[in-house]
Amino acid sequence: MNTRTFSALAEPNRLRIVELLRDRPHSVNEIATHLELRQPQVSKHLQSLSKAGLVTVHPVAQQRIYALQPEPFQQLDDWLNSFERSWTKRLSKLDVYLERMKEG
Amino acid sequence: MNTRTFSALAEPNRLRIVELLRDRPHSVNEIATHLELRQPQVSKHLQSLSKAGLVTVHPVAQQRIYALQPEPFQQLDDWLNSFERSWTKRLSKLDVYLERMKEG
DNA sequence: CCGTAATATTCCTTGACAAGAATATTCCCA
DNA sequence: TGGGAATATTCTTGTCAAGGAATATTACGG
Repeated sequence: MNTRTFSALAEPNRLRIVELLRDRPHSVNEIATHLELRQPQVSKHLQSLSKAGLVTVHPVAQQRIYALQPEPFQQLDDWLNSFERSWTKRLSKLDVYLERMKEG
Repeated sequence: MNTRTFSALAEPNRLRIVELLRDRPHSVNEIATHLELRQPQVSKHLQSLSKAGLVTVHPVAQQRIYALQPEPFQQLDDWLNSFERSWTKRLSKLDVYLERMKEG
């Protein structure tokens, strides 16, 4: 797992954009209106999200429709699963580990 | 979903720490050794992770054993599921949306 | 209690990045 | 083809966070 996805989602307004796009694709102006943000900031955030591979653009006339890109979210899900697989193991390991430490 | 978890994981060295702790809990020095980081930086990153709720501390003698905290990861997983549920819907919606735009 | 191992904290400098304002670009349509 | 709508880019400024170095704190063992 790389940090690009996390960095992209670490910014509150970007996270709001992503959650808005979860429902359906939106144009830049739609996003700005719904989230009460200024258009240039929305464009800039969309560039960030685009560079991180989280969204794709679809030009329609002068508008640009932004939509979510599934892959990074799938990757994130896979990464999380790698934790949950070792989760119960890890939890029980804590006791074992602490005991071992206390004994020296 | 809040951005605290994402911010915490957006830093490369912190992500490495988390992935190290996925296997089993580690002391500060163990982390520093494994990841070839200086101890103060490891401590600082662990404070960040702790404030974000991603890790817990267990003192054993002078050592402090850090372990992952499941909840934030579970939350993240829940959040991701909210995407995947609307994923197929969203994908097919894109075409519909684009067509609608083109038609005005 | 003292020395030392283990960890935490402070101070400083530097780089990244977000918002605002202004401007540039793109592209349709009359 | 020129005007306006939609979006992107640039520049500046302020804030925040990371790393390095040094130092402080904590807590065990002798």
